Amino acid sequence: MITIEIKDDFDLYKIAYSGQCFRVRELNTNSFLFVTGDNYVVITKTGTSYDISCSSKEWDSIWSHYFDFETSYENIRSRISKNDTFIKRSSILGEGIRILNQDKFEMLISFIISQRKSIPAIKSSVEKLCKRWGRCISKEYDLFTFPTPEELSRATSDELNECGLGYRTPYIIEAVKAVFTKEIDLGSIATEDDETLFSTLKSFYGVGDKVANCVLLFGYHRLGRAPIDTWIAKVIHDEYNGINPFPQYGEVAGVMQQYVFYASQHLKELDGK
DNA sequence: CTCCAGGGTTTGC
DNA sequence: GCAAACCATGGA
Repeated sequence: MITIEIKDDFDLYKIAYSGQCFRVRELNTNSFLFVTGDNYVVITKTGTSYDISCSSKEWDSIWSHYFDFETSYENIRSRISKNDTFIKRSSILGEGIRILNQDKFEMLISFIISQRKSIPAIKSSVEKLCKRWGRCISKEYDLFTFPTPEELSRATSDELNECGLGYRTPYIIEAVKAVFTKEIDLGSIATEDDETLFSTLKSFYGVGDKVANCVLLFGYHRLGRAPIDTWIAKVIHDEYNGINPFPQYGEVAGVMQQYVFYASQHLKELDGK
């Protein structure tokens, strides 16, 4: 257990409810549990500092990168022009959000599942996958790893359907097969530039523009990618007269997109900003 | 009960 | 090239 101070933007609640991670748990108002790989951590806000459940060594080697502390989000927010009132207001409401560095395979599978599902439904399906094919890493929290490609390759179509995947089941089966056989190596394609990687990810059956961009943003940390889903499309239509405002933010467009996505789900709070 | 969800593929023009 | 139909299921 360690205690740390955090200077840059960091809001546990907003990160947990920004729709980028489906396995985070809110233990109570000031305490959240995050999982990645074989590791989990409980972070508790205590006044101006944070209690961290892991060792200093683990924080430095895993979690500091997971929470993207190499990047200054305060600096990114400062790039927003005053004229862009909607994104400006969204960033004020969403201040504290960071783009996490999450596992590539987990992002691919999770966002294939995400299509036409509500966030609670996505969380439910992902949780079932972990419980059924992952490994237990905490009895106290009944916590499991996200299954590896090998572990998921043993799942049958019927078993996957029991996790509520519906018509996405064949998408998952094909994606797992392609990754497990290394027909597409999620690690080695990380060297590809944004557009090449975008096109590579779209070659998965069941992956289109939106899911590919989510995997780019959350799995490959390509902060310039701004996925357009139903919520963002509505904002572009209602607030920007149909003209996509995100490309003008270049390599931080994805961060702006996260502010807007968070804000679009908290519109009542946005009215007061 | 009805409606819709962090879309993508297939089909028809 | 585009628009429309179709997709399974759970949560609200």
